[in-house]
Amino acid sequence: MALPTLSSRDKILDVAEALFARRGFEGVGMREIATAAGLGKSSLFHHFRSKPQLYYEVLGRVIERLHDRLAPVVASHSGSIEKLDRLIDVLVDALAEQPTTARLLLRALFEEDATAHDQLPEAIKCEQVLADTLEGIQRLLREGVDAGVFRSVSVAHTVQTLIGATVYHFASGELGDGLLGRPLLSAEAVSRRKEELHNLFHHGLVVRPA
Amino acid sequence: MALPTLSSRDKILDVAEALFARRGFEGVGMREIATAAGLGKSSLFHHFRSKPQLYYEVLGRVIERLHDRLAPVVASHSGSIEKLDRLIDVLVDALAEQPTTARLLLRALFEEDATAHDQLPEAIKCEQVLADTLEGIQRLLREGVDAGVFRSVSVAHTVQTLIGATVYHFASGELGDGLLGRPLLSAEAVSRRKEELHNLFHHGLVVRPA
DNA sequence: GTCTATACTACGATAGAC
DNA sequence: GTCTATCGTAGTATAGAC
Repeated sequence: MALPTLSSRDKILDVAEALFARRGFEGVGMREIATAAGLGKSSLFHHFRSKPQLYYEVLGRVIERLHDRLAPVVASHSGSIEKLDRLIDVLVDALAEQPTTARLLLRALFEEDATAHDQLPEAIKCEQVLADTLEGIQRLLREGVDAGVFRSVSVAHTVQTLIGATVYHFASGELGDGLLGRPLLSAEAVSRRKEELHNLFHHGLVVRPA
Repeated sequence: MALPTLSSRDKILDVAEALFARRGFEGVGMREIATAAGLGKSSLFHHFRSKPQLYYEVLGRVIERLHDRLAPVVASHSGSIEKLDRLIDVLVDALAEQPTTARLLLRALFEEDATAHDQLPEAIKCEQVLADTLEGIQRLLREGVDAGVFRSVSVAHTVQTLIGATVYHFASGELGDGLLGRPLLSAEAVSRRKEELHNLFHHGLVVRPA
């Protein structure tokens, strides 16, 4: 019963998200998005002024979804190790549940054509929420280092490693499937990914009292 | 004195590599490549039959460059820890010296339009060389695990982490620059990246005798 | 809010002169 | 080996009827 009668706008955002994730900003046409949403091309331009604006609204939704799941973790009052474990779990689950997220985020790093329109309010919103999310992760790591729980690593480099280990992993598609010998998004592969990352960072980041 | 009179073909491959790395397969037009190489569009089609063929020749060159640098490392007869360190150093240096490599490789995971042409001989060559390179890395890790030098990790997951930690890192562009507070490709950032990765994997992967 | 029709530009690719 | 000219298609975006 409610399938809550998705508005045209939300329907468009959904199909655009899937298409942009698969083929990128340049690879998708407004016509294709419109017909996939069951509309004419001109109706699409009624809902979104331009292609870059639509793209950044799609990207903004994705970043916000991620932000909303990670924010409680970094704001929680547990120890640094528990927080890191929880961060990994939540991040991996989020990327696994929404398979478009990882690719859309990685693509966003590259798409210079969209970056050419980064004065758009939708683009600025994206950057702000992303920056806030990254700051939270950095804070989590910085607190662990300051408390002597983590080694005195470079926080920035560790964030990069963490992104690579999660976002890249779930964006790696057929290459990842081939390496693992099973689908990246299968339940076993997802829980194994968490386990491997927990182990890597427990051994690699946490200071063991001799 | 030689500037060795770059052939038209090589000149085209160079400019196409730069453009594909920046804007992807769909984002670059044959016309743009031609004029950037100092040719007319039709002359470009004389050297390369189609856009996908040109793309895969560019990608193949990049993958082979990487393969040629990594092959001696995985074939060498040193210990697993030394090999891993050397692998990290060579990989990081290669990605830092050729800034197009990381983006081109990551993009190649996504570009489905090019993947639609994966029956091309140039595409098959790419896949073979890449597979060979990845097998070498897997062998390196497997040997370390079997020798009891490395923890009994999933080799496939560790390869994924290694790729993320290097290829993603050097493809991360402005985001990475912002996190590090300096250019990703600066000498300090590059040598710091090696150091951080050495430390992470020494602590996180190598078995310490108690 | 959705449609048809249209304007204009760029795309990949080909033909044929030089 | 490079050029001009051209084909057919598809791109973003707009105007205006319903």
